[in-house]
Amino acid sequence: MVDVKFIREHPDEVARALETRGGEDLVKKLLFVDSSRRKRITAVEAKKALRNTVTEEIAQAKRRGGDPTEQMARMRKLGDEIKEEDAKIREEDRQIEALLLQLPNLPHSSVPVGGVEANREVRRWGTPRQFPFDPKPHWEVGERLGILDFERAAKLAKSRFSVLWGSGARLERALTQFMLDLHTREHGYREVWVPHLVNAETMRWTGQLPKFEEQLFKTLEPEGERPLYLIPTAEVPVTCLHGGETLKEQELPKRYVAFTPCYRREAGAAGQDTRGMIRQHQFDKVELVKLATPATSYDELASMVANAEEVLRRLELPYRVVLLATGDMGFASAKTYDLEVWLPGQAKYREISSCSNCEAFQARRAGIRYRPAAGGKAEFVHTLNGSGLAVGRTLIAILENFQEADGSVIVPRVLRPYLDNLERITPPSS
RNA sequence: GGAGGGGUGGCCGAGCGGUUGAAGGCGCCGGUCUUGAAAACCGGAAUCCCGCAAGGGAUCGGGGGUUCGAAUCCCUCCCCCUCCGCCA
Repeated sequence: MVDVKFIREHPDEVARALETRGGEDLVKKLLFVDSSRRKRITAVEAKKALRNTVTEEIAQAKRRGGDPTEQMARMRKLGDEIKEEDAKIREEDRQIEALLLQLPNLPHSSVPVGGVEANREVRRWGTPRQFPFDPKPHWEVGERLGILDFERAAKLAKSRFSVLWGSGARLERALTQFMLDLHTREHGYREVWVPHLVNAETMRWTGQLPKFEEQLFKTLEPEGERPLYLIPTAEVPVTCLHGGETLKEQELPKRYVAFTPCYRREAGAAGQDTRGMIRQHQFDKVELVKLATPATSYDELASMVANAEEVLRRLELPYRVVLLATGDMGFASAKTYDLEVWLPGQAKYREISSCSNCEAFQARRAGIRYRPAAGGKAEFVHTLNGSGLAVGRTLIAILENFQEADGSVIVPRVLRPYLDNLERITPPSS
């Protein structure tokens, strides 16, 4: 959520910042309601001040045995007026809140302005391998190995789900373990295990609600019970762990890593990536989350990107880092770097991680503050999140990058200790 | 699921419907004393909102209501605890 006060004081700047993100028209409405609300507050508070004085007079008169009937009659009318005005203010509060919830975060000044075409490649690592044969897409590699099964997944659920058999399932688990170990042992993150179902308020805190409800799986609760939502990413519960808390500056930055499945409806993605495991309703992800002070949050973003990159480097998967343009960023983000892994089967770089600094956008919604070490009033923290990495897509990348002509797949060295030193996954002999 | 109990400041904990923004204790900050510290004593300290300011308003789990006036009464929602039942 963007600070209303900031919008009030810099309306043009805000409108300009949101040109490529949508929501410029909201700013005008917001300013209108905001100014009306403030006038109303000033007026009603004068009435409340009067009420407080007279009420005190009534109390004293009663104590002295006087007759405050006249004052009480006056106050009855005033009380009604106050109630009416308060109701209007509440309504305006609701309108402002609703408008603010619709408004995406303001991009950082270093972010290129424009749509996808304005994204900027920052660097590349690794060289895509030259294949002496036609590299197959992962679904062919996986099905031939008997480890990927989309048909049975569709039978159990529907399309965009998958079943992993044998070494495939183990590979998924090994990757998860490897990533968690790397981030906890070498990168200083604390592992945390969290609920996979959260309430609407938590979803609002990180910005999933109210705008993106159609992307979420929602439970059907009996009459009178509040529904829960399946998390689309661990970012949601992990970022909100400290919702409503005021932390000490000394405790910052907090660095958390969590493994969870992620559930997404992928509404509006019809026709995209329909084959294979690229875009699923359910996938595993190791997520990095940081809470930092504004002074350090961009350094923390840089190190988070580096931490995610390290996973790809150790797996020897070629990738590139892309700085997303204003129009391509997520709703809550002020600045985002995507990591894109090379997929030989598609001859393309595809997103495998997205690391964002949301600055105070989520912290303001969730009420996550810190008390500066020097004293003074509590400020909102900056929240960051990034995939470290999407496990399913990493598995895909391995299948495609390390496939051999005979249909087997070489297991990356760093994963072998997690797989009883398995060096190669081979197709069933028959 | 059934039956009870409870949510007050950083923490514990009082609180007849009217000087209660809120006793008391602990903790915290400053001072006196001390070589230094502890103890003792004195003092200080909440947050948000409106306003250029003076100042004002709001806040005792959330939201409504009753009343001239609500931490105190009523309704409702949320959360926590205890016992019983069920259960991986």
